[in-house]
Parts: sequence; structure tokens; C-alpha cells
Amino acid sequence: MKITAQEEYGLRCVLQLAREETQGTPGSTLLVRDIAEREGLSVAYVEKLLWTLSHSGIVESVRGPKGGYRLTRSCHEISLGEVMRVLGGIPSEEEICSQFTGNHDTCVHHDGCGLKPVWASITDFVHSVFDKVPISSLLNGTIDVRFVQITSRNSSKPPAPAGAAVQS
Amino acid sequence: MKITAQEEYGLRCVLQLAREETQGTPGSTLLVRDIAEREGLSVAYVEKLLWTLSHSGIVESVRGPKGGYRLTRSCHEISLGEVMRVLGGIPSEEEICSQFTGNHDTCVHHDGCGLKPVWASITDFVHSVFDKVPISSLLNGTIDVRFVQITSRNSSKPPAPAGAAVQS
DNA sequence: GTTAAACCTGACAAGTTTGTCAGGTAAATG
DNA sequence: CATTTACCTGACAAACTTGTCAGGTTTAAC
Repeated sequence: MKITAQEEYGLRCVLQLAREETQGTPGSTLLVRDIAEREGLSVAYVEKLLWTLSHSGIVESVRGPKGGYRLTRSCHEISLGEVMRVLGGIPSEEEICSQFTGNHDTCVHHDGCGLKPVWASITDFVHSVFDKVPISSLLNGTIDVRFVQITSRNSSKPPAPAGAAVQS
Repeated sequence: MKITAQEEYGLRCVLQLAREETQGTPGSTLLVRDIAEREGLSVAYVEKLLWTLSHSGIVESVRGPKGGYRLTRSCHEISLGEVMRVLGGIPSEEEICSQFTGNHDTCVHHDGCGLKPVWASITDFVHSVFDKVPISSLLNGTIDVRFVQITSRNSSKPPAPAGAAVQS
């Protein structure tokens, strides 16, 4: 259960833009160079991360001099879950058993596999928590995710919408 | 947020031993060769996984002919969290910020880092769920982790003990 | 003792992820 | 319209993870 580098650094970039949104003038942008400097990352790497984020609709770019990047929506309306899904390449329910490079072509557990529903429940659960955390709450010091209210959904849950279900 | 191959395959081996415990005679063991065959893994790989597990006290080996591996305790007393911690190399609280190979020697967030407590809370939270799932419950078909009772601990929580806190 | 069946171990090849590089294309200012 | 400042993109080197290999050592049965 690891957090990937892409998730870590991508989220940091988003948080820089969120800070700019709350502290700068409305619509102001941040240069890639500045984000890279503040995070100790290379310009090229930050560009790559922002490319992923912009193609998922979380951030947008303004070209030309005085250009830069900014969030597409208020940082109160963007959830941690939305950002993590974009950055992490969360495996879908179907991919859970096929993401492993074992030497068997078909999952030996395809019948009576007790593990697949476990993984599915875990990732689903983690995201239900993430979806309730707006990134704005990550700006000021500390948030304890354990205090997030968990809604214990029934098994007849509706499929989760692609967008985030942020609830302040 | 990824489940590593070691976690996946290591847990499968543990579940094979748990099944043997519930279905075989008391104290009976399972051959590495048989586990490998049932899971579609190589004998060498299963040996490596079991080595990790045995050095953490989750499984033990019986040498010689008629030897093999078995769990050290009943599968009702071993939690998913305990197995995952052994297999995943979960980073400790101090390592959370240093597990990334960025090009900065000191974490740029060392003062006022809003991310570290988030990662810490998330991993802590996930494990508090895992610790409540005995591996015996993974044997028969499906368990939905979402229905596990979450105890919302206070911030003045005692440090989590190394052993599992399984509660059936 | 001998043998056979099992576990133990370190080194290494293959594959994936991570981060960089070099060279593009687009837009606003003067 | 030239120039500067910025974003865009594909290919690739380095680092890490994954899984294998070859050869050990230990133990129980006969």
C-alpha cells in the first residue's frame, strides 16, 4: 500500500496553486518555474505533472508572458480524491486482478476469489474518504482524516460519479 | 495508492495456509511446491515470500520430509493489518517524507508541511481498518470492508502496538 | 550413515517507474 | 512583426521493484 511519487508531487503542485488562489488576486496564475523552485523539483518534471492535471480538467494554463497555471475551480470544490484518481491511475474494478505480472494467464482465483472483493472494498473505501476532503483543507496546517465522517453505504450503492462529491 | 505485488502474493500464501489450518488436521503443514502450484507462482518466489513471513513470526517452517509451512497462530488471531505491515514495508511516520527520491536533500515542507500529517493519517486509518479484519474472514467468499466498524479515535491516541488488535 | 525431501540464501536478469533532456509550438508585449 | 516568455511533447537514462536462478544447509526416514 504505497503512495506513488506522482501522487505525492502532483498533489504538492495542486496545493501550490490552491495557495495562490486563496492568497493571490482572482484569476492569478503561477509560473512552472516558481512551483518547481518552491518544491525543489525540476521544471521539466513539474511541467509533466501539470500536463496530466490539465488534461484531466483540474488545472488550466494561460499562455504567453504573464502566463502560468491555475486551478479550474475553487480549491473548496476540488477533492483530494479527484486529484488522487487523476495522479494515481487507480486500477478499475476489472483491473484489480490483472495488474499483477504473475506467470499465470488467467487469475487462479477467478472462481471463488476472496481477495478481489477485499481489494475492491479497500480502494473504494479509501476514496470515499478522500472524496470528502477538499484540498482547501490541506492548506492550513493539519487535518486528521480519521475525523472525516464516513457514510457506511449499503451494498446496493449507486456507482460513484466520476466527479468528486465534496462536502465541506 | 497501490497494492504491491509482494502484498498481493504474500497474502495469497497466508490464505493458503489459513485454509489448510481450517481444513487439515491440527498442526498440518503445506509444501512450498503445493502453494506455488495452486497460486501459479514459482517455487522460488513463494519461498522468498514465506521467508519474509516466517522471519516476522506469522508463519513457521517444519523441516525435513513431511515438512512444510504453517501459521504460528490460529487464522482467527492474525489480522490482515499484521500481514500487510510485514509484506508492504509500510513507511514509518519519520520515513513518510523521505521515501521520495526528489532532488532536494531536505524536505522543502519540513516547516509547515500540510501533507505529512495527511499521509500519516491515511496510512494510520487504513491500518486501523485492516487490524479489525482477521484473515479467517477472507477465506469464505466475500467480506465488505466498508461494513467494518470504525472506532473514531481521539487525537490523543496511544501509539499503535506492533501486534495486531484483532477483534472478532 | 545414506538418501531424499525439504528449507535457506545471495546474486542477478527483466520489467516498471521515475525524472530528465532537447527541442518543439503558441501567445502576448512592444 | 520580432522578440520574449511561456507551455507542449516524445524519447531516453537512472533507480527501483519484481521474479528467477543456482547453489547451498538442515532434517527425518530408512
